[in-house]
This record gives sequence, structure tokens and C-alpha cells, in this order.
Amino acid sequence: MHPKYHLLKIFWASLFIKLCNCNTQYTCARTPNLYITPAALWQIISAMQTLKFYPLDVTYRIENSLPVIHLFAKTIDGRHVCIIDDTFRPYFWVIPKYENIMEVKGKLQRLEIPKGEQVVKVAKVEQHEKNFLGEAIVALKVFLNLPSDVPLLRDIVRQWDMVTSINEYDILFARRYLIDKKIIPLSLTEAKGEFIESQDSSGIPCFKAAEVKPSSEHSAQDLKILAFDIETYNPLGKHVVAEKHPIVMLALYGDTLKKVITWKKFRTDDESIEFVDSEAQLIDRFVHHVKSYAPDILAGYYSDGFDLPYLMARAKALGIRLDLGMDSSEIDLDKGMNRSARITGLTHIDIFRYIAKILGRTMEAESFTLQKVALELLGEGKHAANIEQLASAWDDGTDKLEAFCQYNLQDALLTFKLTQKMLPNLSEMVKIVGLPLHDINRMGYSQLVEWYLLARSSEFNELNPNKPDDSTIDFRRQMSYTGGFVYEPEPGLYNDIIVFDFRSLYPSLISSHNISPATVRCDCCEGLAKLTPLDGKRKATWFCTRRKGFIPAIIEELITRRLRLKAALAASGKSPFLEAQSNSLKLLANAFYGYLGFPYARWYSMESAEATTAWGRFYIQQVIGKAAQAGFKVIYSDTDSVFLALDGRTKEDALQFCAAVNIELPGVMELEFEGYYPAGIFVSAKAGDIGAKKRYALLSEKGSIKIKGFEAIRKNSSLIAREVQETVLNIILKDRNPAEAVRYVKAVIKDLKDKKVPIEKVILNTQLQKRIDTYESVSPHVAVAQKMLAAGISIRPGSNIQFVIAEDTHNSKEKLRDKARLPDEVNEKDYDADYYIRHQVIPSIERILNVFGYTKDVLLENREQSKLASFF
DNA sequence: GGCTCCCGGGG
DNA sequence: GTGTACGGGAGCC
Repeated sequence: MHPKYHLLKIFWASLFIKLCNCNTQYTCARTPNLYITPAALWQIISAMQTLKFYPLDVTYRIENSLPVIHLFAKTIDGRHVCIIDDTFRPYFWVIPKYENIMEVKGKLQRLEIPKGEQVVKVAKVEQHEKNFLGEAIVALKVFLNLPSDVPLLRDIVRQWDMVTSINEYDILFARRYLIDKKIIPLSLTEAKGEFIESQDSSGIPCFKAAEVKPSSEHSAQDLKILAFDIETYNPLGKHVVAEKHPIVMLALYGDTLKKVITWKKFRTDDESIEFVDSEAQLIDRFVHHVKSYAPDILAGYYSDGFDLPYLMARAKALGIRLDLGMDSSEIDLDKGMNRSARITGLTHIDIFRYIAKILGRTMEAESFTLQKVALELLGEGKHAANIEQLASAWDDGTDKLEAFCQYNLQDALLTFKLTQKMLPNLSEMVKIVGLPLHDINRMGYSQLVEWYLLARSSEFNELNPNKPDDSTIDFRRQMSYTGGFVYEPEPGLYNDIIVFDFRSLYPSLISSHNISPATVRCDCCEGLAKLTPLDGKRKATWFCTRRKGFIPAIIEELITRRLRLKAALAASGKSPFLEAQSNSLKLLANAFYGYLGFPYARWYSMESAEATTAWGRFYIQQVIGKAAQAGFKVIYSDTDSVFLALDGRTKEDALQFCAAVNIELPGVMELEFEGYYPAGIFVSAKAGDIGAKKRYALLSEKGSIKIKGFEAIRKNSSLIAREVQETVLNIILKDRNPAEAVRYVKAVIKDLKDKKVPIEKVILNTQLQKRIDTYESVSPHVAVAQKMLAAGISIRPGSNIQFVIAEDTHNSKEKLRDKARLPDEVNEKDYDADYYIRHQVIPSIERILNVFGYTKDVLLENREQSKLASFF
């Protein structure tokens, strides 16, 4: 049969379905004069196939000047398909002034905007009654033919005096499609239509759909994961030059595929190692393996920022194609801070993104290197191999390369296991929020909340608010209100610490007090509703008691859904699937409060955020009062958590106390046991302060140290600073010996002064972000880069600049940049000991040692203070 | 004190 | 691309 015939059938069928689904007004306006009998049409429809599948990702293309949705999916029998739907059109909303509705409608319909040689016209205008932030309004739904016409029209209509507001003009077309069609990725979906000839060379079957709709609650199981990792030739250490340095190894890890591809041969019995002749072949084989393994998910660790961009750069340098997608399109690399690499039709997960953004909050690790994350989450680490030596091993010896291949494979394995472990959580979030895995993987808390609200609002007939403009954001940033209640700790070392917290404190408050931008300070409840327990100076606030707000309704639904799940879990025993679902619901619900106070939020409401903390303070203070009454020593409390010292009591006593508190708490509120810590140190925020919040380190039972709020030791700090902080915390928490820690620090300071510290430990690293001549201010690393340039060393944006702050013999008043030297320029003893002591070592441990009465001055002096001996 | 720049992960 | 940003610390100006 001629392919055109299929397309014609689909056209008829989609029209038919449209007619069936639409209201009369619409069909009258749209019914074209077409000649086909109903019987014939019915025949066409019934001859069409129904395809059931799990959507994985969605994109769109322009064909014949109209947008066509491409929905990539996995069928119930496990094949990959692309569902093509050309029936969806972009739109946005216009809210006219009430008296101008008809006028605006007419003006929109007549509007003609020149675009190049063409003219953009509105395709259709519908009138709807909607809710908008607690108000009932009339809004016009304006349809256009092309997504890119929306911003064009938006900018014109925005100027009109008769218009109060325009809305939803920036919802990505493909996402809008999923939302409006209620299509949930990874959930069973069905389409009526027919397979058509693929328009691409990729060979993925294409199914032209007349209709796409959700099918059932069923969701995709056992998504096939393939993890990968590359090793690159880096003779310059951290300095990465993708244009010049090849990829030497590439590992793939899946359930039934374990492979390392490399292009230097050596003798080995390891069958997982595949030898090829060149880097170009390595890339070819990588693509080949991905295609033939046909995973649903390609996973990497920081692959948005490293592996895929690097692969692309290498493919470009070698003049070959890197064709991983389903449609032979290039990988779409987003620049900017949130860079991501999107592969059409193949979900690329960068599991680092999820861990750093979402999971990190609940983790102990303070940084998210693969090694640390894997150890904490999997109890398994990387292979011991010094990556610094890979380049030389590659250059001269072949006997060492096998170890690097195994190292490479291990990284891919860890990435695989991490992805496998996180996938249930990610998938559940996908099913709750309704966006593709690729997007959910990269979203932070506020984005998850916002997209969830955007997707759910139409069920409540709510019109979505706009993103704030820059000046609004600036204004919101200035806003401040009282946060959670803080019980300030007395700095010191404590034993046997129990931590309790209200995990769902804020969500349950938002729900039970009906807190939202649409219900705040309503006219109908003025003087009647209970006032929020705000701080004295604030204007009294209340929330509507008659109408449930959209946000509280949504959050209540999340909470009750989770409670039902928990009950099911209690009844059925452990279920990883239900647990993941419960975690995702909790995570999302907990993000609402932060969202309400987030300056970039569409549903921002400082008053709501403020009211939430006010009620929070009210309840946590109740708990503190009761704990003290029960005889525990309250060490510290912040917002929703309490740290108690057992003070002679047992762990069981504390758990009993918790249970007793819970009995008296209203509704869904619950105090949870967070953990027990044998020791912990609480530190003051600034030298001299009595105590301050969020600065402590706890020793867990496993022996790991959990640090909160100490100045982050960054990669560009010197090795000596990191080493000192780590050692000091260990000496204090494990050996309980602050005096020893001081002796240790003094010894390090003395070593620095005596120039005994090896130069490697005082090297600072900073990356050059842009061309050297574009810098307006000259930081030390810029000064060094200038010198490198002058010395003929090639540098470019992205180069890692290493430098040492050297002692200045003649002028001590110079700027830091004048003392910055290339590591090669300085001799072992040239570093500026004073700088490293004052700006690296001391700041890393100052606050810790302040706790025990040691000041900076004491550390800098070379003798002990006698009165401190009595401190212990 | 405000502005500018860098970091995160990866080899 | 109906886009697109974070938040905090350090040093310069």
C-alpha cells in the first residue's frame, strides 16, 4: 500500500476523533466540507491498530510548517517505537479586562504579524472561565500554529491596554503535550493509528497516531540500563584539553554487557577487554554496542558535564559522527550552568545530577565524587589506581594498562549500580510529576514542585501564574521573615546524642492551615479565621477557612496518598516499589514550603512561607518544652529537629519520649527518630559568638564524620588545609583529645614556617573561565595565566591554573596576585608560610578549636595557654 | 560594600 | 527552542 494512503487514513481518523471529543460550538466552527460517509469513516477507524506502550521521552519537529510530536516509547513487548502525533497545537492565555473581552477576542482573531515573508495569524480563540490565584476570571485561550509564534504574539499582546495579563506562554511544547494529554512517561499509554515507513535512517518503527491517551496505571518495569565511563589521556593532570587529548578507554556496564574498549593492545586473558585500532574505532564500537544492546537508559556519572561533551569534542576532532540517538540527530548539549546532554529517543541519565541535587540533602558525604557517593550508597568504592599515571602508562608501558581497564570498568559498574538503585525513586517521581526521566533527573526541588503544580492546575481549572521578571526576583530576594526556631547550642563536645525531627512538619502545616497565595488574607474570613502566630511586629495574617486552596489541596493529596501507601506497606511488608513511591511523595511534599519562599517561583508567596514557619515554631517549641520536662538535655534545635543529650538516660527512654510526643500531636504530624551519635561537636559561627546554628560535626556509629555548615573546603583549597581539617575532626571526635588537635595544628604551622611542607600541599588550583583579555579584575589565577601566556605556555578557557603564593621579600603590602607564582617558578621553600597559615590552615579549623577555648592567636603563638589546661 | 569570578563533577 | 536558572565564598575595586 502506498504510504500516502496511510497518512490520509490517519488524517481522517484524527479528524473523526476530534469531532467526537469536541463540544458542538467547536465542531460547527471547524467542520470542513469533506466528503466521506460515516460508515466509511468507521471502517477506517476500526481497521486501525491500537498500540500500547510506555512513553520514555518526547520531542517535536516542524513538518510542513506545523509541529509534530515525536513520542519515544517502549512497547509492552519491549520494542522501541516512535509515536507520531500531529494533532496538537500550541496556545497561551490572555486575560482581558472584563469590559474588553469581546474586543480583545476580535482583535486577536484579526491579528496579522509579519514574520519574514510570512504572516503569523491566530488559529483560534476560545473563551473560558478560570480561577487565577483565588479569583474567578474570564480568559481567552489563543491557539497558534507554531510554538515559535507564541513569543512573537506574546510580545505584541503584552502591550495592549485592554489586557490585564498573559499567561502560560513559556511552557515547552513537548511538555505541554504530555500535560494536556495526561500522558505520563513510564505509564501505560495507548495510541490508535498505524505503523508508517520511518522517515529516518535509524530504523526505529514509527507509528502515526490519530489519538494518544493514557491506558492504565501500569508502569514500565525493568528498564534496561547501560552505564558507561570514559578515561582520557591527560598528561597535564587536571588540565583537560578535549580537542587535543584522546579518549583511551571506554567502559560499558549492563546486566549482560561488561566491556572495556581500548586502542592500545596488550596481552590479557580478560575477555571483557575489546581491542580496536584507533580512537575513532573506539567511538564507533561504543555507538555500535549502545545500538545493539538497545538500552532504555544510558547512564553516566557527570556525563552531562564530562563524558558526553568529551565524546562529542573527540568525534568532532576526528571528523566522525557520534550517532547515539534514534533520529541521527546530534546530541543536544545545553550550555550554561545546567548543562545537559539530551539524546533523541534514548534517555540519558546523569546520576550525579540527581545525587548532587536531590539525594545529597539526605547524605552524609559532603562532596559527591563517585568514590564518596559509591562508598556511602553502595558500600563499594572505586578500584585503587592512580589516575594521574594513566597518561604515562599509556605512553610507555603496556603492562599497566590492564589495571586501568579494570578501573574503568569498575567506574561503569558503580555508575550502573547507582543508577539501578536510584531508578525506582526517579521513576516514581516521573510518574508523580508527569515529565520524562531525562528532565526529572536534572530538576531541583523547586522545579519538581513547579512542574507538578503546572501539570495539575488544569484539573482545578486554575490558570498558571507567570515566572517573575528580574526586578520582581530582586525585590523578592530582599524580603525576609522569621524562619524556623533555633535553640542555640552551647559550643562544645557532647556524647550520646539523639536527633529527632519532624520530617513532614511544613507540608502538614500548609495543608491543615490552608496556607497558599490564593487563600491568604481573604476578604471572606477577615476577623473570623484564626490568626497565624507571627512574630510581634508583623501584620496579622489569616488563611481562608471556606475554600480549600489549590496548593493545600494538592499537598494534602500528596500526604494522604503517602499515608495510604504506608498503611499498605505495613500490611504487605517490604516493597521497594512502594517505598520508592512513598519517598518520592514525601520528597515532593517537603519541597513545597521552600518553593513558596523561592524568589523564582511562579506561586511565590512570602506570606505563605512566613506563616508556615510561624506554625512550625509553635510546634517545635512545644517539643522542646516537653523534652526538658522529661529530663533530657536539649543541646540544639533548628526548625524541625531537636538534638538531645541522653544525659544518663538510655536510647530507649528517648524513643519512648518520642512516642509520647506523637500521641499528642494533631493529624498527620509526626516526630521521627533521625539517629544516634556517640559524639558530636557544636561550633560557633564566628569567633567569640556563644553559639550558632547549623555548624556541627557528628560522629556516627559507623565511625564516619558528618559535617554540617563548616566552611566548605573546596577543590581550590590547598591540600594542607583539607588535611588539617580532616585530621583535627578525627582527633577530636574519635580520640576526644582537643589538646592533641591543637598540638597537631601547631606542628603543622611550625612545619609551614620551617618550610618543611612539600610544595604540592600548598598549590592552589583555579580554572580559567574565559579568554584572558576579557577579565575585568585581575585575580591571582588571572595574573598567573598572564605570566604563562607571556612565557609561551598555551592556555585557553577551561585551563586549570596552578599557582603558589610565594613569600615576598621586599614588599609585604602587595596584592595577592603579585605573590602568585607558577609552581615551576618556585623552589621548595619559597611559599608564603604566613598566607597558608592565615588563609588556608587557620580558617579550616578555627571554629572547631574555638569551641575548646583556643583562639587564632593561641594557635599562632608558639606556647600553650596555661588557663586552658583547666578547661578540660 | 558591591561587583566579579569561581566552584560543583569528570581525567 | 512557548527555555534556563543556583548559592556561597574569596578577592578585587
